[in-house]
Amino acid sequence: MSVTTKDIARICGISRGTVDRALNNKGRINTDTKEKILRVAQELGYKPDLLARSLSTGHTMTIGVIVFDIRNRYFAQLVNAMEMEARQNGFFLNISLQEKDPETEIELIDSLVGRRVDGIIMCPVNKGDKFDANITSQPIPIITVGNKISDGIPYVGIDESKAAYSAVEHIIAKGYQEIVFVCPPLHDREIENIYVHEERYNGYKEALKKYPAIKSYVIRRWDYLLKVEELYSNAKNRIAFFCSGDTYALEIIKLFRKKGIRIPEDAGLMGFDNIDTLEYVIPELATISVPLREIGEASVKLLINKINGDSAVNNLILPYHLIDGKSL
Amino acid sequence: MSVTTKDIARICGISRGTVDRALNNKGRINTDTKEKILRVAQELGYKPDLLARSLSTGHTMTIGVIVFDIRNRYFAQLVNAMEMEARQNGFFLNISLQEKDPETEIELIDSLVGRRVDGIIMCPVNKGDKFDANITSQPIPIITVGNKISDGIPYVGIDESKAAYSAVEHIIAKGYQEIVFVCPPLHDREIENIYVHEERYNGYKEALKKYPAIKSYVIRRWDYLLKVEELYSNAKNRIAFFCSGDTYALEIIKLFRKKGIRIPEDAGLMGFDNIDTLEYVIPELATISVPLREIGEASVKLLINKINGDSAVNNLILPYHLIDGKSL
DNA sequence: TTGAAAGCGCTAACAG
DNA sequence: CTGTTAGCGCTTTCAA
Repeated sequence: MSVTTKDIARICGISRGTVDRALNNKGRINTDTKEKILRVAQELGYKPDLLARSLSTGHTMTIGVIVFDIRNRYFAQLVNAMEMEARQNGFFLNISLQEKDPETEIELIDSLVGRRVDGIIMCPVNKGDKFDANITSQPIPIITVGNKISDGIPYVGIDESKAAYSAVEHIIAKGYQEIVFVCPPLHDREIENIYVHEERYNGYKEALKKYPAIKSYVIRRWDYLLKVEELYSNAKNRIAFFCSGDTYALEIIKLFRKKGIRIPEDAGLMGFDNIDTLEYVIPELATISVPLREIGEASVKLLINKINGDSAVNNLILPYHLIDGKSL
Repeated sequence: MSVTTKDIARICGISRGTVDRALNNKGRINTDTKEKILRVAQELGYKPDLLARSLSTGHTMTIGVIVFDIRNRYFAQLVNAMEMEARQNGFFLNISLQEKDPETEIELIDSLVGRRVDGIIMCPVNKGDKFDANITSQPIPIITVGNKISDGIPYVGIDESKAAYSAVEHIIAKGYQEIVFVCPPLHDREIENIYVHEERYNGYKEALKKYPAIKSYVIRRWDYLLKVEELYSNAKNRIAFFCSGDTYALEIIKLFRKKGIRIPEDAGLMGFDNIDTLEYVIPELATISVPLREIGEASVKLLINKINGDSAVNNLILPYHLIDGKSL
């Protein structure tokens, strides 16, 4: 097929070992032979077989990534940042999507490990002790992003709960007397890892404890729009909907637009994530800005450190910030 | 490190060859020994080293993908579809981003080939004979999507020029007397592969030939918003802006919103691509729907066929359709 | 400074 | 039905 070090060795009338030394500037080597080897390699259009090299050296310079899907803005931004950071460090990305299917996720991990990626960054959909043990027993470092598995497994993200807490305070400061927490993923809490959303929910609950006068309701269904409409109709006071993800808020904007409900005059709205779609949407959505680029970069850096065996750091909590917008 | 077929062989007191046959149901093998081998493999938690297998078999079951970036909705949707289709066929995706940098692109191709991917799908930023030769000389099949390199290299897409042609007719049918073609990429036509945009431009020009009474202007600058505003102010008749990508249209929507220019009352607007962001944007944008999912799937299928050596097909032109929207 | 040989883990061809 | 052997292309000792 293509040209190998063996060919070069044969043509130059020397051994493969020497060719290798020339090609990778290693060890002492005669300048003339080195030049000759490089010239021949050049002429023949030699390209190293990275697969064979990996088999021999034991590392592939590849990072495996497993996320839900990348049509999702959240992951598209995250993975884009990861790819750039990885490439700058000489690593490749092996991206695979589990589409929230637990079994696919397990298969993908095995598959990536089988391909000898040097480490994995994932947003897990599985959870629980058995899965925890699976991850821990893998021969390569694995770190999580978005959803957390357990304290033992490295995680990069923001303080979701605190962010949600501050969001609620912000809403209340705007004078709303009823707050609805829109969090469809809670519906799947038994079967899926929905760490982020649970944390956001915790922050929400925590904040409301401080304000017993505020009326509160939590939506945990995927047909949340029906409930949103109903709650809006029955509201006796100023009501705000706090969504545990911008995408839900976007759907509510569409709904309200259709129904002629004005934001924020008739109802307040707040999202979470600050996905880039918001840039083009009216009204400007109040939201929590999750630093996706920074999370992507930091997770790659952390993983590379772990791969090199020189990082004791486990959790990286980055700063978020609240965006006021015009929807409250 | 981890357990290999050699370990299994040793423990079962048989040869590696037999272990291999058991593990991959190949050739005739005694049922008892097979069971024993499988049991031991199971107990030891044997996972095949796919790298070694690839080195031996000569294929990696991996498809390399090179696109601009995946924050871009166009590519996010495209790549997402590719990943799903590939996985269903037992292939992995190796995604890398060139960020429109020609040199990075060349490096990425070499790198993917070096990693022995079985084939590549790319949206090229390079063009010209030299690049064409580079691609053709690679030892694996490469197909293009989005931008085309030459007729010799397989391409999957829509008839961009015809689509633009019909868009212009549609705009004219709505009674507009001035049309502005907003196509910033034309600015880079000398240095970059902007095939799609050139084709759209060709369709635009072709259509206008039929309507000599229509006043036309083409914007080829990245600070297009300035020019858009100027042309709008100077317009004597009903004017429409036809963008060669939805993202430009989205920016114009933002601009007009700020300036209080109403769409479509004061100016018409049409996009191209039908990216999913549009779903949440007001007004509903008239656009051309490019079947990204289908293109992604078809390109993967075509590539796999090429990898298996059984496809003579080169170009695949899929149907687009025009979306009327409320912006004209 | 260079050569020879062994090894990474798996597959495949050929004997037995 | 099973064992042996060679080989994929590169790296890495250890001698020379």
